[in-house]
Formats: sequence, structure tokens, C-alpha cells
Amino acid sequence: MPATRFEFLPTLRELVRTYQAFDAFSGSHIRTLGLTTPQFDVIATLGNTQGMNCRDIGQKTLMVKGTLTGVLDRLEQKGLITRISHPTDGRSTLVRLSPAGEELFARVFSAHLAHLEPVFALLGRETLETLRQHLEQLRHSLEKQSDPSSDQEDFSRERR
Amino acid sequence: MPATRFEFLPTLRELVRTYQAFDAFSGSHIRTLGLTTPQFDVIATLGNTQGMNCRDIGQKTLMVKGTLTGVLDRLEQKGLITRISHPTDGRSTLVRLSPAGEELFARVFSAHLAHLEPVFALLGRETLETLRQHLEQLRHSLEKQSDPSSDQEDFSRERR
DNA sequence: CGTATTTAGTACGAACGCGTACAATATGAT
DNA sequence: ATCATATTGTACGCGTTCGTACTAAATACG
Repeated sequence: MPATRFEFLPTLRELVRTYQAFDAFSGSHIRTLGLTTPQFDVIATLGNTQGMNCRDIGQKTLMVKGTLTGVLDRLEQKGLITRISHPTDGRSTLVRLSPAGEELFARVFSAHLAHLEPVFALLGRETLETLRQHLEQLRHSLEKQSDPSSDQEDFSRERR
Repeated sequence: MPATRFEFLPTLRELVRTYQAFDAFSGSHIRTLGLTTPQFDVIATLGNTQGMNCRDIGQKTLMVKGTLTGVLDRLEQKGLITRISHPTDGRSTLVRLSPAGEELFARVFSAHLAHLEPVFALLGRETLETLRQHLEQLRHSLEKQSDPSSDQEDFSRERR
């Protein structure tokens, strides 16, 4: 048993704290735009597309389908998206931005990126790239160790 | 306007994906132990202490007090913690592990760390330390840019 | 002393998030 | 063609998360 057994804990703790700090920073801005974070993610995903089914939206936004149903319900109620039955696959639903949704996307998407940009600009290009690589390494390690017998939805194979 | 304006997006996306991968990996193991992630966090925080009030637990676990009430309710219902009124401060509640909670903590805490250890061991000590530093840089940048007029509970000053 | 402010915890509503179960449709093997 | 199996989306329950409002107790201030 090495004496350094749990020296990963500070990194782990920092990962959680940083993610939560980002989520709070991003989410509070999105809230001022009248959306929640998952709702914004869906709008951002559907922007500049001809629509897609729930499965694809789930892969892009990292939401499980059960969660997505409720988010789409609320977006549909706000009149920002439309659900029509898929022309060729009877199981699928084609989700698309409504005109109001398109308008919101145009108004809100780049505004939010502009809100985030200065935060990351402070780190510098090389630090950002190194950080991304290390996070990716960690994620791959997590995915490798995941129990393969669990047959929940599997995002580990797709690299988008 | 630089052409590299939004080159932070891959890093941002990787942060979210990696955090979610960790959360899924850790959470699915905790679930097999009969707890949820926040419940485990509270048990782990109270382990090897003489108890603390809700404010301190919230700071350690990064939960807002409103959230904590519900988590503590369920832990109390399971008989894992006890709530007694604070001897000197009439506003406070002293939260402590019950004997059953102590037993669970002893059984579950190191088991969970042992489950996480090999994932992080793959990265190596230096990578882990660099990753931690970069995440910390990003978090500080986020906290610096946060709107100071928002008067929600402020964890930005404590460094534990 | 008495009032104002701060602090600790709870109550409540809305929205996630996940696991499980389920109905409807596709797909594949024989 | 038929039957087993897989995929798509929804329904539902439990637990969490946040924001806001509220009560009670402690502290500060005049």
C-alpha cells in the first residue's frame, strides 16, 4: 500500500468545485435570459439545424431521454419548439425550433458565449489546451473502468 | 475581434463531460451502497467528527442550506444521523452520525475511495497536480468575474 | 433597554436527473 | 411471414437543486 494512496483527492475536489463554479456562473446568466441551463442547451443544439430526434438531442446535451421529455414539454409549452412525428421512422419525433425559438436562439446564443469568453481568456490558449487534454485523459480513464455490464444508455463510444 | 474568439469551447465541453462521467461513475457505485451522492457526502463529512451544524455541513459539501434540509431529513429517517439542538446557540442544530451512521461510514468511506483510486492512478502524480492547478485557475477566474451584487451564500471566500 | 440587523434552519414550488417500466414501432433471424 | 429482440419516446416515482419567503434566535446599535 503506497503512502500516496489518496493523493488524488485534492484534484477530485477541485474538479467538483470548478464545475459547480462554472455552472453557477453560466446558469445565473442564462436565468436572466428567461431559460434554465438544460433549456438553453436544447435551444443551442437545435439552432441552425432542420431539427432532430430526441435521441440525437440527448447525445448532444448529455441528457437522458427521460429528463429530455420534461425539458421539451416545457419548451413546447413556451412555444419555442415544435414536435412532429418523424416522416420515415414511426418511433421518432422530430423536434425543431419554432420561429419564436429561432428568434430566441439568434438573440441569446452569442450573447451567452460573449459572457463566458473573458473568463476563459484569462487562462491563455496553451493552458486551455493542456487542461482539455488532461480532462479528456481523466474521462477516458473513467469510461474504461466503468462497469460494462451496466446497460444504461452508452455515450462512451460516441465522440461527436 | 480575434479569429480565436470561441476557442475555449472544446475545453468547456470537456469540463462538463468529464464531470458528468465522474459523477456517473462515482454515483453508480454509491448507489450500490444504498446511498445517493449528497447523502454519501454528508456521511463522509460527519465521519470522525463530534457533529457540526448545517452551515458547516453546507460549506463542506457545497450544498445550499435549503437543499441540505431535505437530505438530512432522509438521512434522519434512515436512522443514520441525529439532530439535537445546539447547547450554546439556540439557532443552531447539531447534526451527528448515529451509531448506525458511524458503522456505515466505517464500512463505506474507504471502500468508495478504493473504487475511485485506480481511475486517477492512471493519470500519474504530475498530471493530477497540473490538472488541479489549471482547474483552480479557471475557478478563480470564474469567481473573479461573478457579479458581486448577487448576495446568495458566498463560498468564494473560504478555502478550507 | 428596545429596536434593527444578521444568522440558522425550515417550508415550499418549479425544474432537473436518473432508474425503471411500458407502449409503439423497427429490425433481424429463421 | 413470424416471432424474438432492439430502439424510440413517454410515464412515473424518488431524490436533489435552486430561489424565495418565513420563523426564531442571537447580536449590534442607539
